[in-house]
Amino acid sequence: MKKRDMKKRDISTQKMNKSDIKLIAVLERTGGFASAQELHQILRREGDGIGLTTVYRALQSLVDDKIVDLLRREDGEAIYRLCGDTHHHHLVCKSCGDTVEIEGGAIEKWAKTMAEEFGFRD
Amino acid sequence: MKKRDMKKRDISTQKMNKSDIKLIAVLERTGGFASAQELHQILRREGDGIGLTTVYRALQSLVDDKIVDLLRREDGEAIYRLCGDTHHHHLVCKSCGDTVEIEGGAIEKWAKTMAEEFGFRD
DNA sequence: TTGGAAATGATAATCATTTCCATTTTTGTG
DNA sequence: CACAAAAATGGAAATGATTATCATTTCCAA
Repeated sequence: MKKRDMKKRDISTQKMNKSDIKLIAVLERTGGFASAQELHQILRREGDGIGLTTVYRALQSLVDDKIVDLLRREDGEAIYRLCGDTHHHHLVCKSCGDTVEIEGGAIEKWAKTMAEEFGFRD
Repeated sequence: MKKRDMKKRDISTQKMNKSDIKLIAVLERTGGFASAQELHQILRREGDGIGLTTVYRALQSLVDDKIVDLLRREDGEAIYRLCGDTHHHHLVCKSCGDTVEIEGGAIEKWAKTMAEEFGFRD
């Protein structure tokens, strides 16, 4: 199939440009979280001359499309991770910051129930 | 009693300097969260010539002493709030960031039970 | 009163992130 | 293929929060 016949709305390529793909590839390879700066360095180290601006743009776009999650480190720096990676839900006290992972047996089951009731989705 | 008779270990004044007190006062008055910049502006608006540096230093010190909580806004900016203010626990997915407040009736009760079981404290 | 420690605040430095903008690449079409 | 419009790119400058410096002032015990 020629490229020009591929419709823009093809879900697999929608809104995906080279940079997006590069970023996804790195995130897949490294697993876990990484900051924009780190991702940029990794790509550079591998010989890719991608610009920092483009990295930020691609990440923002991936976050908008719910392909990548955005969290914050303690110091406020943004870190990114592929959505869909296995992860757990946590109990977090927003004030004291204490965190407890919810998992295993009854608690896991309960978490799922509550999650649904409150509109959570994996 | 003369000032020089007051012992340093008086719990009420331990590690507390004027700036700390000012910040606590503002946080008490405003309630909720505020960024360092906002707190600085508020004090300035009230005629206090306190410097931004001092605001940051005082807040850091209060956080170290567990008198003030430090959270982050969506954009990563640090926000502060007095510890001990009534607050709620939340369910937060660390990946997607979705949050649900846990409160009311049975859920509140359950939260307390679980909280104890997992070592949470208010 | 006095010497040293702590506190203060203006200024400059850092560092992540965003904006600008000119250039290049891609894409669709005749 | 050629060409114009749209999209992507990346370097440089701007931004904004936070931190580091450092000279000066305040505090306090002896």
